Amino acid sequence: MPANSTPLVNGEKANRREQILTAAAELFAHHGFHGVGIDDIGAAVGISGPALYRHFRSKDSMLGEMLNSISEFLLAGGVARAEQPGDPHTVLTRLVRFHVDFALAHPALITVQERNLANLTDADRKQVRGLQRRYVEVWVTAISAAVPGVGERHARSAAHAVFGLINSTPYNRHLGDEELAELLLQLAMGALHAAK
Amino acid sequence: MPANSTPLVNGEKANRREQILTAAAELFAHHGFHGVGIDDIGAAVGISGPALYRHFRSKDSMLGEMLNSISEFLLAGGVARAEQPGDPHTVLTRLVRFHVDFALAHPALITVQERNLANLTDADRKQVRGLQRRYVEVWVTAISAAVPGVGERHARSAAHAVFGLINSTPYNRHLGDEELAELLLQLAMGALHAAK
DNA sequence: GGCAGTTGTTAGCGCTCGCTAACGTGCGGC
DNA sequence: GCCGCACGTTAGCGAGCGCTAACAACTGCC
Repeated sequence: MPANSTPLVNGEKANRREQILTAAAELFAHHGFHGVGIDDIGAAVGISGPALYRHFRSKDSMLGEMLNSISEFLLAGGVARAEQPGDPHTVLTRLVRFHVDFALAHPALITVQERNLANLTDADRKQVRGLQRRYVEVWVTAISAAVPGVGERHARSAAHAVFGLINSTPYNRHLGDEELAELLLQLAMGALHAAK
Repeated sequence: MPANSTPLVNGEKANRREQILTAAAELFAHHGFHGVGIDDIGAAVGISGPALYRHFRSKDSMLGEMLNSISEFLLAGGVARAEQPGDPHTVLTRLVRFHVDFALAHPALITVQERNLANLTDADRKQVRGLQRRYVEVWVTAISAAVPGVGERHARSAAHAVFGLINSTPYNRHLGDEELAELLLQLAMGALHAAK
């Protein structure tokens, strides 16, 4: 049976590229990049295998685009929140809340970004790492300003640690979203203010 | 050239099984389970490919044994420290320090345990999950006793979050081990006491 | 009504993977 | 001194992978 009987499964206009990336993110998060086949991704969006190459150059480029857009989103959101006015504690709280919200809304993306950096092309990895580094710098600045007596090196380590704390979201699905968001905010701020 | 010219590369008696698991852990941590080939693991210990099957039934069984022994070690260590006398705060501090020490000493193992649960055999995964669940329970009990006013559900979420915090170790290598251990301890305790 | 472009299909390529088979070598026990 | 065993080797299998080729159907434009 050739072609597609239902031109669009759901009424949404839903760009196919984004639909594919969303499905691929879920699969990559569960099984790892190399544990997912082209056919798996295709099946997840109702088309079969090689049709994906109408939308992406390669499997590598899917992961590359995915991680790049995540990193860009986080950096842009972080910068925007750091630039808004407010005392240092308020700014830091805003950053935490932003990251928590993202992690709760997109656990699969968080998982992929955490686990599959090594599977990127050299060029993609370099770019993603650059974006991530700048995002970390936003945090380091905010922490240094908000927590008295913390050095830059400690602030950087604390930032990474708090990312780990917040990104634990995927294993944390037994609390309601709002309840969990509030708890993570409390935990993160408690941790940060305990940094020496 | 057949056979092995140097019967044992290093003077250690070093059980080959453990040597292989250590090398495999490093590789799995970097590239993911499916991103590592049998030949890669063999090369990392100076033998080549299929020789591994003299020591392990399959590639799956390597991962299975690895994660099982990690989980058993953590559970045993956690239980032991929970049973030692001391007020609740002291017990919790001891648990944190134990986990921090392990994460600092074995970052590759921590990474593999976090990322590659899904790549286990069904039987292995069931067993590892059981051990992990019991380890979490040790933490839930300790947190509930040490932090006034925290419910069991929140304690469980806090435990997962603190694991994420501590397990961020692999990205945190720009601070000295002792300095980092102290910082992580402070952060973890700060977070836990902020749990509502 | 025909024509291009878009998006899907199936067949199959070249390669790599996990694993087995068959064989070689050194050592410890009788 | 020989035999069995532990532990390595290389060759090669069957399966699955990413990806390309060739073709088909639906759409919108003139």
